[in-house]
Order: sequence, then structure tokens, then C-alpha cells
Amino acid sequence: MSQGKKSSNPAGVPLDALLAQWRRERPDLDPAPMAVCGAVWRAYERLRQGLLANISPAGLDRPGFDVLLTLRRQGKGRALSPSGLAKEIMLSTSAMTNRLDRLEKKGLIERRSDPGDRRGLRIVLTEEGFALADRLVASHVAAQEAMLGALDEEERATLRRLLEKIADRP
Amino acid sequence: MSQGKKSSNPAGVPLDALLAQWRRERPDLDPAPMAVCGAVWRAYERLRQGLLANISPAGLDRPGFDVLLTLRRQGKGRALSPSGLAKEIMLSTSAMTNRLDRLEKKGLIERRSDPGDRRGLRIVLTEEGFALADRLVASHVAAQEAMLGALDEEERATLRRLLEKIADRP
DNA sequence: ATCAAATAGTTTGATATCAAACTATTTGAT
DNA sequence: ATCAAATAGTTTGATATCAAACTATTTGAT
Repeated sequence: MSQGKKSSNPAGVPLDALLAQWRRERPDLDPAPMAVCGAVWRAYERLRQGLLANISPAGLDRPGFDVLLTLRRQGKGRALSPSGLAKEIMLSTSAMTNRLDRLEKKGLIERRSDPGDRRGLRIVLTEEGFALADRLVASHVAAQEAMLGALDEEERATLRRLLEKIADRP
Repeated sequence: MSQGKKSSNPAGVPLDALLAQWRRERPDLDPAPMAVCGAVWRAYERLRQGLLANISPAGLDRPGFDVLLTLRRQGKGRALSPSGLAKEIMLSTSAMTNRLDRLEKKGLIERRSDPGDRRGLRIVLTEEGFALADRLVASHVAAQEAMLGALDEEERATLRRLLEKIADRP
């Protein structure tokens, strides 16, 4: 039950101390990239923790929440196949089978057989799943907004641009 | 201004498309924070992929690599306890037991009993583990440098500063 | 000096992931 | 029309994580 981890510092050691150790041990290397990558990692961890705090009271974890939001943002009544969901959420199809089992058991989604392909399924939100997604996405965006609160609009735009330079690199 | 479409997309959908879906479905919410958080996540995923490409040829995974580097940067012959390692790497101590078993089996680390506390252990790199860490950290930093290649020095500093505003937020 | 509480590390039990094997169905070349 | 190959989703087997229970030892209050 207790989350015995420090929350302010994803990895225990301050980045500067870590770099100093490497400079001492490997003066032939320039450890500067570690600081940038470490900063990405720590921001990611912070955001992940905030996400978890938002969804775990509802008994959801990250992949389950992703399924709900992915379906919700398609619009009322829109469906996706398990493999389509797996691709968007970056899970294996076997993990998706498991996720869907759990969400179905909670009454949040429904497996319908695809009328056009008897191998296939169409996953839809139940009334209850739709309502939960609607409720959670609001607090989710609010939580994200709070975590970004130290950044003004211009800084957010800059941050996005710089991060995309990493993500889009071949 | 926006070069936003790339196929090596961590999650399948371009961020802009995702935001557009939310604006249609939930015009009452401002989904802008999702774009920033999504960008952090995608950069993180990119870096994670690059890391994995560097270490998996050596038969290591992320936590195993972290153990090696954490020990290596302490300096030759310096030791840490399993719980100290677990804290730095943010693994449970039970997961650490497992990691150490595997690394020990590969001959990369050694468990020595703590002379000052018979409950405790001191984990040290073997000669082979030290050499592997030394080899991998070099290619690791090189790989990171390559992934950051699109950013100049000033951009890197800015990126760090902005990310820390997220990570350090209470 | 004693002994309850704290601490270090391991084991156990529940659960998650992935890759590969599998079943059922569809597609496409002939 | 046939049937090998492709595809959709599930099951299986190996392995990882965590929390809680456990064993051995140390700490600290008395």
C-alpha cells in the first residue's frame, strides 16, 4: 500500500553529482549528454507518477487507461479492433487480450464480433466505460496542466519543439 | 513551422491528430497540456530505444545496465549494498535480488559479505564487469550524443532547464 | 544484559509483459 | 473451386516486477 519512494527525485542522485563521478572516472568521455537524457527521463517519471495518481484510484493502470482514452476519443459508439488498439498503445496483441479481459470484467468495454470479418472483434466502451473515460480525461488534463504549471506558453512551445528534435531524429 | 509527421512515432497517432480528436469530443477541455506531455513521452521513448540498442547486444537490459554503470561510476573496487543499488535504480529490493542473481551468473558482479554487518552484502564489479561497463559507457554516451545531435549547446541547456521545471515541481 | 523493534536481503504469490504456438477465418494465386 | 499463405485474436511458456512474508542480524530503550 505504501509508496516508499521519494517523489521529488526520480533517481536518487542529483544529475550534477552523477556527471561529476563520471568526469572523475572517465575523463576521456564528455558526459554532458547524460544530463540532457537524464533530464528527459526525470521529467517523464514525474509525469508518469502524476498520471498514476490520477488513474489508480479508479482501479486502472496505464495500459487500461490508454485503452479507455483511445476508445473515448474516437467518439461515441466508435469501435476499434484489439490489434488496432494494440498498435496505438504499443502493446503486444497478447497483452491486449489480457487488458481487454480485465476491462471487460470491470464492465468498461465490450467485445463485439466484427460483422464483416468473423475472425475480428470490435471493442466499444460501455455506457459506464464512456462515463469513466469522460470523467478521468478531465482530471487527467487538469493534472497535466498542474504539472506544467511552472512553464509559460512560450516555454511550452519551446519545450515541444526541442523534444521533437529528439523524437523525430532517425 | 511544424514538421510534426514522422513515421517512427512511438505511439501511432501524430500528436496534432490526437489533439484534434479531443477538441472535437471534448470542446470544454483544453488539450494543450497533452501535447507537451506527449512530447516528453515520445522523446523518452526514443532515448529508451537507443539505450536498448546499445546494451541488448551485450545481453543486458535496462536495470542490469544501470547496476553496472552505478557500480562503475563509484570507482574501481568501490562497493554498494543491494538496497543502496535498489534505491538508486528505483527497483524493489526483491527485483534487485533477481538482477544481482543474473549479473552474478554472467560473472559481471560479485556478492561479498559486508565485514561490518553480517546481514549485509557489498556488491562489486568483477574484472570482467568493470571492463564491460567501461566499454558500454563509451558507446552509451556516443549514442546519446547522436540522439541529441539536432540540438546545439544552447538548446540543450534550455531543454534541461525547462525539463527540470517539470521534474522539480512539487 | 535483555529483548522488542528495526533493518538487510531472500523467498513467495500474484500479476504483467512478450514471443511463439495455436485455432479460426479470409485472401489471393491458380 | 481449391488450397497455401496471411491475418485476427487467444493461449502457452518464460521471465520480470512488486508487495508481503520470512530469516538472520543489529539497534536501542530499559
